[in-house]
Amino acid sequence: MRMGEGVEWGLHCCLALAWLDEPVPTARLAAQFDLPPAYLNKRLQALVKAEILTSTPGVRGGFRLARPPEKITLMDVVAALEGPEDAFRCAEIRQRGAGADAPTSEFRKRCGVDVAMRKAELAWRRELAAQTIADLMAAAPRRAADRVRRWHSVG
Amino acid sequence: MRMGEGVEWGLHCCLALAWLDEPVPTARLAAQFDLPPAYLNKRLQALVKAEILTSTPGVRGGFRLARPPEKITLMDVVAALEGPEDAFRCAEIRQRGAGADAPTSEFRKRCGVDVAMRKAELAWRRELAAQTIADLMAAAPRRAADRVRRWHSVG
DNA sequence: GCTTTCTTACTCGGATACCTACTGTCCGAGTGGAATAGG
DNA sequence: CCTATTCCACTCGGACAGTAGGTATCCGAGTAAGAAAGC
Repeated sequence: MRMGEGVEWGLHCCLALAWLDEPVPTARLAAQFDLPPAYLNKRLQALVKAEILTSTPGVRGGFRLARPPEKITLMDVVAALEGPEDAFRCAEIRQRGAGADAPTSEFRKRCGVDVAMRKAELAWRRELAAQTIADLMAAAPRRAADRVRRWHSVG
Repeated sequence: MRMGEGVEWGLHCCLALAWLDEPVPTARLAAQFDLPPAYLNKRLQALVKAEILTSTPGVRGGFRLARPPEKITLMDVVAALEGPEDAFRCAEIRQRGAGADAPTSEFRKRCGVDVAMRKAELAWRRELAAQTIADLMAAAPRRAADRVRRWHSVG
């Protein structure tokens, strides 16, 4: 199992955008982290579609947070970039093969494997939903924020 | 993000093997769940390498649990099949690009994004480690266990 | 009848293709700003 | 000097390839059971 890199990119970009109030174009964000600009743009579009960012075209356009940082959870970002579906997908293999001709009453309850996996994944989602971009801002060293602000104002 | 199907297969196979005491060959397990036999075998090999199953070759060979079911956690099975690495891998993009020429003291602490993600993933792992194959056995309807035993003894 | 040997069928195990999905790139549509010409 | 207009550089947005990882398959090595032959 592997999470796409876009998640790390998206979170760092949200963090940077939280510090900067004016719109930031893709090219500058890509330069900040040394990332492929076009692909970063593609990932940011997913955040726009999820209404986490707003995009403004034009000469001084770019991306901006659509909400205050304390109202953007890590879960929102991850769900927007990795899709809303669970990592573990129960294919109900218990009903196939030997279980095909079992009475339907035996499958009234959800598959135990599915329940267990979903429980664990729910804990994961709960932890993600408990933290916001604002929390990341608070945890980051203040110098990092100043550095980012300075770099973007100069560049 | 998507978890491989092998995890579901592995868990169901472990559950079946917990009910049956004698070695079960791949072909029979594959027939039970209607799965591609060769590929299932490949996945079960990963469980053998992780010392969750033991494999015995020969004419009445097959796979068997290497430990009692209460000592096999779901975490063990997932780690064996999906690899020990975390789903989220911090590439330290904060140190690239604009952050390349920052003082190293600024990166003394771990990346906040990485910490947050790891915290969530740790909760996930904790939940997986808290449940064992024995728990799945207890949660499953008794009729299912009987059905599996009967099917394997006949087939 | 018992022991030893041999055959044989059955099992795992790793090496080999295929295919989906993530990664990466390109070019066009649209927009806002700035320069410019007119009043 | 102020205003309306035109032009243009800059931005996003979606459509088009490349590649890595997961999926699926096949064939060979090894083993234990069982049959057969010898004692």
